Amino acid sequence: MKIDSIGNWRRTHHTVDVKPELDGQEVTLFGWVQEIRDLGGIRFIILQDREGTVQITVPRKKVSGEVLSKSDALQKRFSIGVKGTVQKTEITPRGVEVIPKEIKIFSTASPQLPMDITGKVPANLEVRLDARALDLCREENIAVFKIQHAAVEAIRSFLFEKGFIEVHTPRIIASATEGGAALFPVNYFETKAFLAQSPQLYKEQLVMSLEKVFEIGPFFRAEESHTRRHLSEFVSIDIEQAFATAEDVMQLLEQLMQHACKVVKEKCRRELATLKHRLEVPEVPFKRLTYTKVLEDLKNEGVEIPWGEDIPTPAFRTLGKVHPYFYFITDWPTHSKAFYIKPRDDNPELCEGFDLMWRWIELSSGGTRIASKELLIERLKEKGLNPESFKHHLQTFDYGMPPHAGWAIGLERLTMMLTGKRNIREVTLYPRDRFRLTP
RNA sequence: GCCCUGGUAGUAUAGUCCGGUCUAGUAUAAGCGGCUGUCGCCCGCUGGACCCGGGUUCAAAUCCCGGCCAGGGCGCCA
Repeated sequence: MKIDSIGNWRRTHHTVDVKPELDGQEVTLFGWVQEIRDLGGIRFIILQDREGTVQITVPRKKVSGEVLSKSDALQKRFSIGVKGTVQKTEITPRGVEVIPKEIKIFSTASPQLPMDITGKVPANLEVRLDARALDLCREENIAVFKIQHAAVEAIRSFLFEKGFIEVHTPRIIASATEGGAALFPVNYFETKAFLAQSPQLYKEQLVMSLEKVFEIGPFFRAEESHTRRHLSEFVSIDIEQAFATAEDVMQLLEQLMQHACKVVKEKCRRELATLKHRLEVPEVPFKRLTYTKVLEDLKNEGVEIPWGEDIPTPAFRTLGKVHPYFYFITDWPTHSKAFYIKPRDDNPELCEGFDLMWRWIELSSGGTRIASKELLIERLKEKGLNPESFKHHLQTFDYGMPPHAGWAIGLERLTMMLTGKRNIREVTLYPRDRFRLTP
């Protein structure tokens, strides 16, 4: 097979921009062969690019021998270029097709692909993830990641607008003593280091200089989790704000969620249609349920949980049926939250931490942080952690730590909500979990 | 880590309960041939599979045991 070079060809249009109004005009299209329907005297080639598809029609007797022999050689997933004339027609659903004058074949593909990319025979997630690069060529997956992109863009611009500065904190950290989630160890020259599980302590330190910061980046959790909402490597959207309380950042969060849903709904109509997903733009303010109220709601549903205990997953599923969209859970027992969450002044048994739930899934959690060094040391000890291990963090409290609050959103979980996907690995390009490290 | 369910051509499935015409069916994909308006094109032909190991039995895709892998659930998740 002779492989063509791109030469001086440059794309003039994406497939979706080939419209009946261009009738008679010459276009240069780049993309991949999605499907070929050969009727003998006429051949239809569906050309796909990231924006969609268009039909290339090859009438055997009306094209050059060169075009005919090129189109004879085509197979699914060949990367090609087509220079041709747009033809308005009533026969195709899109009302338009392209008659090729010249075809370039840039690369071939194996004839037997590991899965059906046209959607006639669906493949299992395992098969799809094993051939993820090919799986990602499917329109449905392109839609998922375009939606994620639109959401991230909306979130960034929203936070910029609100005066947040984008920062980048270390992924490689020295200490494994934060407690809670397990860390992945890495070799760091002659010593041992760990992959960061969160930017928490760094973003708190940054509020004493940059005041309002956010970070979007990957973090790592070495948990044994085997569920459809956990990953070993996930993307966190973190903010931290000086001179603010939990209520302030909850308001920011609910506005942000509303904004992101609105932008995705407007900008990604086609993608949502591809996914057959109806996205509702939520009203603000979101419901605010206290932990105690949640226990009451659960009791009404026949699920009894003693005050102070963690809420198990099946109870969250029940709760998600009672409150089927966004809601906050506030006023958690202090002992159930991280050491840096501020206990309430009027009742230290409760804290100013909150979770943002979507149905039964925790989308985000945050709270007012402790700004007093003494209290923080006390809370570390109560959690069974050694303040000595936190000395670098604790010393920053000697330099004027302001009152502050913040939260973190799991990007993949947000994407699940936006796309209607039920498994987090569907909305992750190359998921890493307890049992998968490749591709 | 625990529990449940499953593992059959490239892909998706039927068959497994109740062992025997299963020489393992179907769809789709692939290969070959035919077809000038397809859009899940159509028609004909061809090749292609019982996760691995052990056991029971005259006989195992089917029953039993072990392993590996997957899906779901639980737990873990500052």
